[in-house]
Amino acid sequence: MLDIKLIRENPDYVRQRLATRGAGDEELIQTILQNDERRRKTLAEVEALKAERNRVSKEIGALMAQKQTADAEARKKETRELGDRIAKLDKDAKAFELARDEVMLRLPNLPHETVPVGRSAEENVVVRTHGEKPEFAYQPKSHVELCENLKLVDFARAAKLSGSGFLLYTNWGAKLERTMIQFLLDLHTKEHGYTEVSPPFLVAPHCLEGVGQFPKFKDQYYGIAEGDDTSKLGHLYLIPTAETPVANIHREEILKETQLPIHYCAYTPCFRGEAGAAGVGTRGMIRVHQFDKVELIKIVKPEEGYDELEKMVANAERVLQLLGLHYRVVQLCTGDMGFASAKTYDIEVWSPGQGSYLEVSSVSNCEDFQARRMNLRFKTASGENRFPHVLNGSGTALARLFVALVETHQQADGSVKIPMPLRAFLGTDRISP
RNA sequence: GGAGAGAUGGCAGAGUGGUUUAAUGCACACGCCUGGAAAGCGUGAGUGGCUAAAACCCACCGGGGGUUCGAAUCCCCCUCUCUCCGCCA
Repeated sequence: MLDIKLIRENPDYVRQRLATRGAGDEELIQTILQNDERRRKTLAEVEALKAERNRVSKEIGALMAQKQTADAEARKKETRELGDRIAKLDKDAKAFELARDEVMLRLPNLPHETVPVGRSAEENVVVRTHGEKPEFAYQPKSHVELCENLKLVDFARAAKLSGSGFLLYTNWGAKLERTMIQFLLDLHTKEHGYTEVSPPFLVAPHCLEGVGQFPKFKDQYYGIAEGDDTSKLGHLYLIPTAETPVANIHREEILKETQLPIHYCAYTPCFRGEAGAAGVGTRGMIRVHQFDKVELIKIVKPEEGYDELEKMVANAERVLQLLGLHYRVVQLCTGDMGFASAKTYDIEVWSPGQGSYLEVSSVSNCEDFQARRMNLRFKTASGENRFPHVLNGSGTALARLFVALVETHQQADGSVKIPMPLRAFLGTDRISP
């Protein structure tokens, strides 16, 4: 959520920055300003009336105490309709506030100045690449073929269980998946200083609202009903990312400055409806309804937000470096960034089987956009309450990492060589047919 | 799922309709006292809004609604916590 004061005092600036996203949200500013103005006017009025009422009520109390009942009754009569006017104005003010906030919640974050302006992914900027595309003396196999040959994933039976877009890892595939989770958690906790947490996989809707997934993108997530009791639909949702529960851990708190920075790291499965996304490029493991991910979350002082962002990208890159994978880091342009983000880097790993790069990580600084929605603050040494920057980044998404791993390290004999850091965890240096 | 109890300021804990628009204690900050400290004494201190800032003022006693001139206090609904029972990994 943007700062209402910023919108109030500098609406043209906000319009301009929003326009760079190409979302067409600029007109909403007018609605916000209108309702905000009405609310403030009503509030001033009703507060004066309340002051009056408080004063008179106190007088009545004093009269009653002195047993001057007749006088008290007279004063009561006088003030009777004051309450009605207050009730009405209170209601109005609340309605204006609701109308204002409803629109506020649908406004995306303002892009940071350093973000290139552009309309779509085509205008993203490659910041750096690491390593070279691996070369093969033969046509490299796709992960689907490799997984089937090596019996790492049973696509057909997964569909039998849950429909398309789900995975059944088997034998070495299951072990490899588990191994990578542990490798990632160990890396980020032992070497990068993150604190491991394991959150619920179901969350209340206010958590989705807190990070900006609600209300605008409500149709993309799985809501849960208990048994056949559909009346409880909407009380809990399957998390689309660990960001949802973990970023909300300290919602509605006022942290001590000394508690910052907070660095969390969590493994969770992620559940995504991906409505309308089915069809293109969906074969295999690249776009699925459930995948594993290790997520990084930071809560930091605003002045440290962008340093922390760069560090977080480096932490995610380290994963791919250790696994011997070729990748590039892309800075998203204004038009391609997520709703809550002010600045985002994607990390894309090379997939020899697809002949293209796959997004395995997205690292964003959401500045205070989410903190406002969550009412998450910290108290400075001078006693001031401020909103911290909240960052999130994948460290990394697993299904696609799995794809890149088996495709990159496939051998001519059909086996897959296991990168060094995983061998001790997995207990083998090679998976063979 | 059933029965009961509860939710008050950082913590503890008073407060069942009006000088309580939150006592008191602990912890906290500052000052006095002291050679220094402890104790003692005094002052202050929560969150949001309003304001250029402040004062004043308004709101906030789990959340929402109601009764009343006036609600932490009475009534209704909801959420959460605790205890016991049932079921259960």
